[in-house]
Amino acid sequence: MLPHYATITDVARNAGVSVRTVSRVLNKSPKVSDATRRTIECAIADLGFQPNLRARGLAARRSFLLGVVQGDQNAHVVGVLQHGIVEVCSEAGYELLVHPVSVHDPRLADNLKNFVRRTHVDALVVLPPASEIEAVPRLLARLRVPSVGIAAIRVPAYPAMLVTAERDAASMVADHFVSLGHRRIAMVTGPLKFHSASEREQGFRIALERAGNPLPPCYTREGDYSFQSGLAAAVDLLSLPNRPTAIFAGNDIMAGAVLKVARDLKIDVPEKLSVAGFDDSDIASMLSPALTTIRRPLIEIAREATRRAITLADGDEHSLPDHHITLNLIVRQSTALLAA
Amino acid sequence: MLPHYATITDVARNAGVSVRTVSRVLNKSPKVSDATRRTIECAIADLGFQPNLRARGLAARRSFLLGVVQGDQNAHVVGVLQHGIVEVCSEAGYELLVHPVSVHDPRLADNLKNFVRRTHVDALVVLPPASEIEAVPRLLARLRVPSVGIAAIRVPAYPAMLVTAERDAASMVADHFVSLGHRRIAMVTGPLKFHSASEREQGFRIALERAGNPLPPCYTREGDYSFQSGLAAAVDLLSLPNRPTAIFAGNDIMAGAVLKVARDLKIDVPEKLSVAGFDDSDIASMLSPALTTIRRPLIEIAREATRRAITLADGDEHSLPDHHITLNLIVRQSTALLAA
DNA sequence: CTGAAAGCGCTTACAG
DNA sequence: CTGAAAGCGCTTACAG
Repeated sequence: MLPHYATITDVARNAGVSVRTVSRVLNKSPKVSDATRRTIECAIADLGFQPNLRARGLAARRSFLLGVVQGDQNAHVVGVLQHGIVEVCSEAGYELLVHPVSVHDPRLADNLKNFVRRTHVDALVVLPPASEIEAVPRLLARLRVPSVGIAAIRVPAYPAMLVTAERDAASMVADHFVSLGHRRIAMVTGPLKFHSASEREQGFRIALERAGNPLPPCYTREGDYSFQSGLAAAVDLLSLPNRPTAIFAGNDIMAGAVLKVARDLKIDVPEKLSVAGFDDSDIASMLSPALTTIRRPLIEIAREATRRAITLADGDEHSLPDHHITLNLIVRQSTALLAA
Repeated sequence: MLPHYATITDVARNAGVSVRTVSRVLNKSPKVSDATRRTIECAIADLGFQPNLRARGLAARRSFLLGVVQGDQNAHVVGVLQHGIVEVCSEAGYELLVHPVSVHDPRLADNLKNFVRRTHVDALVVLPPASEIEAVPRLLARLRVPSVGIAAIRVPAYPAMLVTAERDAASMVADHFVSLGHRRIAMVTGPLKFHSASEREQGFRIALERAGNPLPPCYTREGDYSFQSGLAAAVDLLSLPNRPTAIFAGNDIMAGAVLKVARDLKIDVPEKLSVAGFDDSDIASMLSPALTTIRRPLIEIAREATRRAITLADGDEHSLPDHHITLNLIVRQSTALLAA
């Protein structure tokens, strides 16, 4: 079906050397004379030869394939992360295989196991929230495939991790609200079974306590990161007799929902209500007013995770120290001093 | 490095048959007795055997790999499309390789050629706007790799295409505005070198002409689909002495920018200004007011394109008739009758 | 520094 | 219906 591409044999014949020597050049072995190397490189260029990854992988027991395991995340976050991953992959001669899974799928482990066995990926990058499921890195360790997890906490069994300091970030939002004079402060959390959500909730709650202004249960609502859930929580909070003057939402999407409800209820933001989100996704600056939020440097996170995955795949190291990522508060127009 | 997975030889030994017969079962050949088949299936399950895609591909001259070529698109659109593609892939036993390219890269063709040669993908799905570059399907045809393009127009050389009726869709927006009593109607287009943008522009312009209300040049601005460009265009249009009462933006993101500028300028939407977008991406319903827009059924588009790609990869057909997709207008809160 | 040969884990005419 | 053997396009100890 495919046309006849040039093979390593063609190159060897064309250059008048053995296949072995061509292979040495392909694999950058130093034990080739410069003259021979040049002849071979010419032959490669002449024939437009590209080594067949499958054959290479079969012989070398490597696939040159990197996998990304992504759960049910917002498409924007996944899109941006993937971009960073592919970038680093192609620099290193790897291709990227995507494997979406559902965090709620009871057969997740089997599914992942079969994926690894079929494809023989050399390493995996596991995105949140799938990264948080402890069975995932354990399974991967058993299959002896190196994996790098990205999450808000250290998850046992990953040989390498990128840990985002989401708890600290949430505490910055709390401090920001307090410094603006707010006392009636509320939060719409993500689904608390996920660490991403509970870390943000705890960071926020603890910082408020520390500031002598604890977060009361009646000012807390649990959402599921969706716009719908944000809408419901916002309606709830904003119809309270003593409604909050500041609301922190667990992600930008739910913060957008708070903004929308406030507008419908004719509560001016930021004059009567301050709102902050989390992620600094593309919508944050598109909303009106533009959203104060926590920036997660997704591209950098993706690149760094991929570099680590490739280091592990190359077999130089079996594990790497955790990489901690500090997040920053981006103040825009949705938060302001509490009007007297 | 990887652990010793069970191979076809292990299965054959375990089942007491030859490798050839196991291969027949894997490839669903009918020429195996039921008893033998059952024995082999047991052995496969016992050993947790998964055929090695690389070895399979090398021998069968197929890779079981599908590629998706994606240009610089908004991450959300890509994320959703990918989701649909992977879904169909895994049902059919294919894995998905992502290959992002830049539409402006002069070495795009080389880049794509090397990708195809390295990976030996069995077929490609090409997303807009990369799909519109005529050199892409021509190259792919020369490499004899089946490809399915998704675009707003028929592009020569694709053996199969999904064509979205964006021109018709844009004319629906024009008719909608006119039926609401608007006369001063403006448009912020995408980058007109892309057919996606020019089709939308033409559909809109022609429908307005037909309605006896032509679109004047002073009411037209060219953006590049980015929020920034939408902001600039909106500021321009809304500071016109005789400012428009309705604006159609070439995508939801730029429509969001129009909404934002209107708010800053204290022009009430939809009372004083109607705004419509294109895509029905996730932000459309998050904006305030919720955006009237054209829905592109991305998931269905992705699934259908993938089904076609797999049909072509399986070699049953060399080309398939074009599949035309009708888009629908979704009326939300950002458009209304022109106030007297 | 270079080469002939075996082998990676499958599929596929060819026999039987 | 089933099997022994060659081959897909590479890499890798092993010699030289």
